[in-house]
Amino acid sequence: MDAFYASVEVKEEPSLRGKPVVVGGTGQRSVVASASYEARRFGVRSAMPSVQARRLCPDIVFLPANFALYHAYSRQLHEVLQGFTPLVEGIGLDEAFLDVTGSCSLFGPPEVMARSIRDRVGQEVGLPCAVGVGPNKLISKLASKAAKPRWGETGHVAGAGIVVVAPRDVVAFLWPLPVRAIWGVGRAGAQRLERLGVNTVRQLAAVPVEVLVASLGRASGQLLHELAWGRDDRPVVPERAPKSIGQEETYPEDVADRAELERRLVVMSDSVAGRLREHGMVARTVTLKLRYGDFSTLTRSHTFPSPQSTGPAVWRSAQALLAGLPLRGGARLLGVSASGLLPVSASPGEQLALHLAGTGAPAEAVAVPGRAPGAGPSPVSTKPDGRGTAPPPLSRAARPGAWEEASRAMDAVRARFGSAAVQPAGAIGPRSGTARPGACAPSGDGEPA
DNA sequence: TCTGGGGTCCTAGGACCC
DNA sequence: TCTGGGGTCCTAGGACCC
Repeated sequence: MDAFYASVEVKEEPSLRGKPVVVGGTGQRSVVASASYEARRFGVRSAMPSVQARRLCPDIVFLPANFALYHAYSRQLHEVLQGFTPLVEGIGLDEAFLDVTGSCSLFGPPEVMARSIRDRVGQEVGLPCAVGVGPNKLISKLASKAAKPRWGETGHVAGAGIVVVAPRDVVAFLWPLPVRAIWGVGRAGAQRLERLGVNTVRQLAAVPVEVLVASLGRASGQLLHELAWGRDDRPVVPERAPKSIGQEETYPEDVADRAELERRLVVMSDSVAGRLREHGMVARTVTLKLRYGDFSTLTRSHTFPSPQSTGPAVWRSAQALLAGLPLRGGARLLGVSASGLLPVSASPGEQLALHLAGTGAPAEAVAVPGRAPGAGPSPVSTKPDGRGTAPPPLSRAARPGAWEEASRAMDAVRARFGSAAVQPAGAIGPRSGTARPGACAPSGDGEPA
């Protein structure tokens, strides 16, 4: 899609048409998430600091991001695409690879299909897009980029909208491009290649693969060598399960108050755990991310003996990891993410192990998502965990499964009354009358409050 | 030009196991 | 206990994408 977020906003508010529009925050530390083509004329780009965008174009219209809306448009887009092939691999909200190898007998040759896709996206989603056709992912991606409109020296250049690269034309299409154009070659990679005297894909193709491997590592070196010759056998993989779910936030000013950061951690952990449960997943690992004022960034992670999906489990782990880090001048950014994700169904009763180990409570007292209550004892994990920073043990008095039950109750309340309807008590600050951060949250004394 | 937030993938070292 | 080789898992960091 072309300038997706900005295009959505313009479609929702037609009076913005033709104006330089930007989606993103306006704070000192905000960046541009999406810029309309009119804004790009001024040199405004996504990922650019918002203050800089404002400087380049004082009249620019700043809009806050409305991700719920973009998700809705994204779903509409995918519905259209699914009509052409089930092999749709989404990249972010606004791009997708389609393997149409098996669809040509139904919808005609690729260039005809590309036209139909573009027309139907225009009619049904109401937004402009660019379609690239090629024999593989690399080429189709680059073709779609070539099909996009741009602001050139002479003003607005309408994009072709559709670019088709036939197999016999691949090398002629690819070789004149700068290496930076290749998906996966960023700033660092381009710099390394430049040291090898490589600026264009043509030059890249001439470098022996061993040299690339020595400079860029095994995986990148080998892949890049293939890509330089237009060879790319990576398949289109639809519906990939998420591998991690996280949340992070950058503060307008560095936060040096540890209690405040702990409260932020409670909120973020609760949200991450909620999204885990939404996906029907449990997480093996929790990672804490801390960025200082000088932008240096640390991560610390902890792997559970058995996978978890409750806010308190995530919070307790993240808090322990934070406790092991110095705050120095304060945190610019704090984040929590859950990885090592498994579907709840794939972790049969394993969550029991943790509770049983601490309490000896009968297994039938435990209700774990995906496991029938009263299903009987499950194998207790005997896996020792001597590594990393272990979070404090579960509070002694907590009834096994109590937080799982509380989490399901919170999910139900939020589904009906909105996400703000229930909050972890630990997120409440001292001014609200709670003396101890996290008083009723996971560090609390047993039963969920 | 002081640099978001959501992710994915890769690398390297160390612990551990057989 | 003077020690090989293959494999897995965990942790930390970094590049990259939209």
